[in-house]
Amino acid sequence: EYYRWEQWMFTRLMEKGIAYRKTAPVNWCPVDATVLANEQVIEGRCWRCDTEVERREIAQWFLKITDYADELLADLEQVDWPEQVKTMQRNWIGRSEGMEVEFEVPGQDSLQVYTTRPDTLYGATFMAIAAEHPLALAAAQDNPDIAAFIEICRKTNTSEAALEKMEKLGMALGIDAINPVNGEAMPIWIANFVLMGYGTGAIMSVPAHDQRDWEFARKYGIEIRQVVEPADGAAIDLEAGSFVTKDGRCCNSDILDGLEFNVAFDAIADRLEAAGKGRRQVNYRLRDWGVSRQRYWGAPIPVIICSNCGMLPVPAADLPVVLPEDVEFEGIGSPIKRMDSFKQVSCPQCGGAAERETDTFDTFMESSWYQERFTCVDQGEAMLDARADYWAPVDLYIGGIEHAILHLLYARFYHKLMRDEGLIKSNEPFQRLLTQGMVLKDGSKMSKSKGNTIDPQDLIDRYGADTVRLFIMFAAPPEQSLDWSDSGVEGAYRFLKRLWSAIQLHVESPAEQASATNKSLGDEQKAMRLKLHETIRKVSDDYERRLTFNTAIAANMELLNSVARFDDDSATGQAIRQEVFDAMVLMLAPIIPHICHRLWADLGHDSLIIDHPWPTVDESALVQQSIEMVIQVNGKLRGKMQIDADADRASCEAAALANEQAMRFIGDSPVRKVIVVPGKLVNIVI
RNA sequence: GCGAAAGUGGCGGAAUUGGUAGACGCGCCAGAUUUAGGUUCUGGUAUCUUUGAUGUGAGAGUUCGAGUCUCUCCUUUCGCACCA
Repeated sequence: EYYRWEQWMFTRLMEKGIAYRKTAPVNWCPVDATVLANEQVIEGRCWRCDTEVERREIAQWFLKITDYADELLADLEQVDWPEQVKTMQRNWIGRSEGMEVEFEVPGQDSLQVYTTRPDTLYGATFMAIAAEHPLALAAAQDNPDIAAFIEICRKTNTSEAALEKMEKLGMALGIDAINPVNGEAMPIWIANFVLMGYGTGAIMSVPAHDQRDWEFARKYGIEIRQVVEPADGAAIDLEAGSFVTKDGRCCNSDILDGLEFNVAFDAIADRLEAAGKGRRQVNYRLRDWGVSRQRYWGAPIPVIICSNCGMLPVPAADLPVVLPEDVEFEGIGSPIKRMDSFKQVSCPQCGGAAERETDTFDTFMESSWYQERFTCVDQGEAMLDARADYWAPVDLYIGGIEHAILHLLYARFYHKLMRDEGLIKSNEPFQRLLTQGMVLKDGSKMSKSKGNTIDPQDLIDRYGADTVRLFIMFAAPPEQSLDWSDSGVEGAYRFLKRLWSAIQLHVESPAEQASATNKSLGDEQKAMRLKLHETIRKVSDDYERRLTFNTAIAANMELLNSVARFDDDSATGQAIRQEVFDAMVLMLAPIIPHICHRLWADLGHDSLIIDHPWPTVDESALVQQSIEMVIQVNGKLRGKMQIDADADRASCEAAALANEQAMRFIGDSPVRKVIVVPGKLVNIVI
């Protein structure tokens, strides 16, 4: 049922033109005859058979996430997410304002190129195109050297990291493109770092002002021509490294000379647009989402390919397209790709013989909308119903930081697709986000695929689930990565035992009725209540705002240490102790629920702890008559003083200057300045 | 290579808004209890040449004052579009 609606949604997206098919590069192992994930390519070779992997262009389905790029960028303002995650998404989307420029190629189709730096057009000295570019393929037909070089270019993993790290290789095509600004002929090179699938498959190269172009030009002896100079007119050394900046002024650029970036951009853009040689264009680094997988395990893509009618969505009445389970695995490729009972169908339009799409969906499709569907899993008539709108958006989404870009961006995109289909009203799926750090084992990510996971069951068997929960929550704040170690679990166990026996000791002594308000309390009693209510305030903030459970636990440990030292047998003392234990058990219950459930009953409550409200801060307990202030001399801690909580700046300053410790360090030196930070410190500058 | 983070005692970590560095816990040391070990309890525990000085990956800078802000660099982790 889940993937039935996913398939249904895809057919809707096909009809809207958001789902479309085009070719894209994949890693191909020629021996296993299978597509490999980037992860499965180890140093350019297949992980299973060690064969050198090739790049192949195959037809695949895409979702036009680029149509939503601007909205995905803008709506980051609406969500309460960590700034680092928003930044990563912004950079990933990578909005840039530039130009599409047309370079004529005599006797051929012209080359289309996107550039963010049209102001450097006079410095362009060559063009670089992908190995799969039509110009390259045409040239290869009667030039075996070029054909051989194209083969070399195909020996590259499709991952961006691999493309950036590999040795940059190129070969001149032997034909030129014409620079539209000055009519100069520039050589066209095939380069292994340009991919056909991304952008137009061709770039213009300005080696004086781009690091990668510079390295390529140096390697192949191509001219490096400076067209931007530093604003202060300083000389730059083109032999030592490129000068990459927008903070300069154009030079050697005809009409642009002396202009700053923004002005030069507009000047050249107006001129190219007027000449019909280019147009301003906003581009995104973001590429459309490839959702096809040539694998068996997945939801079948609901498409029928008919030689007469083309690509047709499977009609809603025929959904779901069920993944066959009576398959035979032969170790090579997906079994449904050679399964006629699955593949052979009749065309829903013309009735003639047709074939099913045998690719399945990327599993990111499933993880993109479960948070809505799980509110209405029994709904058989629609993808979502009103319950989804009741619950969505998710108040607090918790997931690993490794999902900061892909999963979270796809889920945001899919939510907007469902919104535009009228299935949900909200704009964003996740209002607040907590990204957990990685749990590492011996320095690298603990994961199922790496097989280095630790099962907590042994610890649970030995210490109980409460101890293990407490220990894990205490180990580090959730956003931080943590190298797993179980040293220290004893400390959590000891804390539970201390908490248990402290409360048993308390309930065994006779409790008399007494009120624990701050009126007529002794100093020790006031201090105990101050500590309690400070702790409630801090722990509430840790849970709700900071999400730092380790410090919430530490504060409760401090509170237990304080109440253990609180040696007061009076009825009032006993009442205060009851107040402390009640609050402590409530505050710890989310972390150690089992023991707290029991301790709550032991503390004499008839109701269940889960029905009891969170403890509240008694503001009157927080009022202090005198506070401690730090005294610094020249920024160094030299003493401390007790002073009235409402003392003004002048009296703080006077008290600090009169302080014995401070005077020792001041000596005869003249006091130049005194800085008073109310409630905190006094700094005497000498 | 690019993007995002992190780096603090022997260890995990705390310091929330530029204001007492090392909370809390582990480990370790000493003592009490115990026939002994374990448990439990108490005290101590950054370093040093200790009237004090130094100290938050390295180096510079801003400031009365920097773990916190700025710049350069180093190391580690996550992500880089087919692991999910």
